[in-house]
Amino acid sequence: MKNVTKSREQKTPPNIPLDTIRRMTAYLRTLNRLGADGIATVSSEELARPLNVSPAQLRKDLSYFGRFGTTGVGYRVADLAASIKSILGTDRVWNVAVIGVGKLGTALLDYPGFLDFNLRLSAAFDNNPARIGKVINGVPVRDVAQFPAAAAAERISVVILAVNSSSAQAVADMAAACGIKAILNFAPANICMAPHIYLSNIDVSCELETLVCRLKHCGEPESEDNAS
Amino acid sequence: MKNVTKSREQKTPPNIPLDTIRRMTAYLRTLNRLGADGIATVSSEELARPLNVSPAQLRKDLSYFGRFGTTGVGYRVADLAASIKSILGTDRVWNVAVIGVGKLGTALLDYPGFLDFNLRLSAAFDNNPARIGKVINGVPVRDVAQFPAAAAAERISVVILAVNSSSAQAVADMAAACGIKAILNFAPANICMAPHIYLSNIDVSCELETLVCRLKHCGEPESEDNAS
DNA sequence: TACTGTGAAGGCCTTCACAGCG
DNA sequence: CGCTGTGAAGGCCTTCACAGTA
Repeated sequence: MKNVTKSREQKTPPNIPLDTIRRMTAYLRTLNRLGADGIATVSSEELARPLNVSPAQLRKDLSYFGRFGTTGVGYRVADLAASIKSILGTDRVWNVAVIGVGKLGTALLDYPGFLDFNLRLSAAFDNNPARIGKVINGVPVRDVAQFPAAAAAERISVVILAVNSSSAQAVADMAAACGIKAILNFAPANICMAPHIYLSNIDVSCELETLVCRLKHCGEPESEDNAS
Repeated sequence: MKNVTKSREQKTPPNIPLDTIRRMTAYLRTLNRLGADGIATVSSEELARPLNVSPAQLRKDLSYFGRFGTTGVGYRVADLAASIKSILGTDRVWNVAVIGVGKLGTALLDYPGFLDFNLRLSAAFDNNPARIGKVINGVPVRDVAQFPAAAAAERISVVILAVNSSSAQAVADMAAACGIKAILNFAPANICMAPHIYLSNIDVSCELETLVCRLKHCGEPESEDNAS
């Protein structure tokens, strides 16, 4: 599976590669689908191969967290799904705030799929008076000045930055000052944070440029190396 | 800098790491800003450090493509920016089609920033009659059945998939059958493509889950109270 | 003098291969 | 017998350190 984020900068505590965590989310989704289809057991081959992951990689990934399989049999779908949920932390609900309610922020708030992963977009903020007071998918848009109070009172754990590039750093600093330790940034800006703040960037332009670069260099003649 | 995509599966032709290309886009943005500020020359230290990249890494990245600096001086901002643009391929315009014009697709079409990178969202498609015929930011939404004809006639190089998970694979296959070789997928689905098709995934849920997992494992101690 | 370009070293992740167990 | 779990091997990227140059 290919995902959209970079990788090799930060690591989780006990030497767990960030890529391993990303793959865990993919395993969990596949397990949920298998479970819904009534399948009770899978082998590492069956679980990993459709994700373009080698069976050895899957087993190694799981081994960072413990032992979950039955020798000679494989993994019980329901049990492994529950274990991964617990590992990821999505066995309980986490509150996420969206700061910046333009087109993108609105689209995120309207998306109903996050709750499947126990991620609740529970608060929204903006500094534009024309937006403050609107209610999007049941979530009222408040003045960003109210964020500090809300962050603590409403147990907000993660902030999604959907503001424009020029204010991204300032808003991120404000969130960090409020005790927020995880930020997902959509602005095409290079945000600098203290090391203990977890920051992920989703940069659509960067992704498109990367695709274009590969198109330009590989064109189509010979392309053999790849991961399928 | 941290970016939102995975990494280690595909490579560009002459053994160039995908992460190198992602960093190139970051260097280019910084150079553009420096140029706008009237700065004519930078050292690898000055260019890389604000991006959380080591100077050696920057020089190694550039060395994959040639020699761009002046020993003892550094890099001329304008020249290096032009070189990177050429390397990325964004020294000319590329046409990008958006398939799926819900909230997300609309937000992307409305975003004015892509053109700064010579990426032109020039076409939009959907299969929902209620959406077909609308015009978003000057781009008319057409029936997705018209995509094959449009792809060739309008030189579309990249497709952005903003459809729902259940139809993502089918739409991607359709695009590939039309000769599209680069796809940026926003659906939280595991799309399988032939090896010569470049695929990037932007999966917001996966990013949030990864952040939450890091919070859970690193988060200060482990209680949910972080009012400090 | 100051900084680039680069071979070599080092580190980290992935892959391999097999021991071990149901 | 089949498949997991894992130490060891391998490969790739990053970091180091210095030769070389304006």
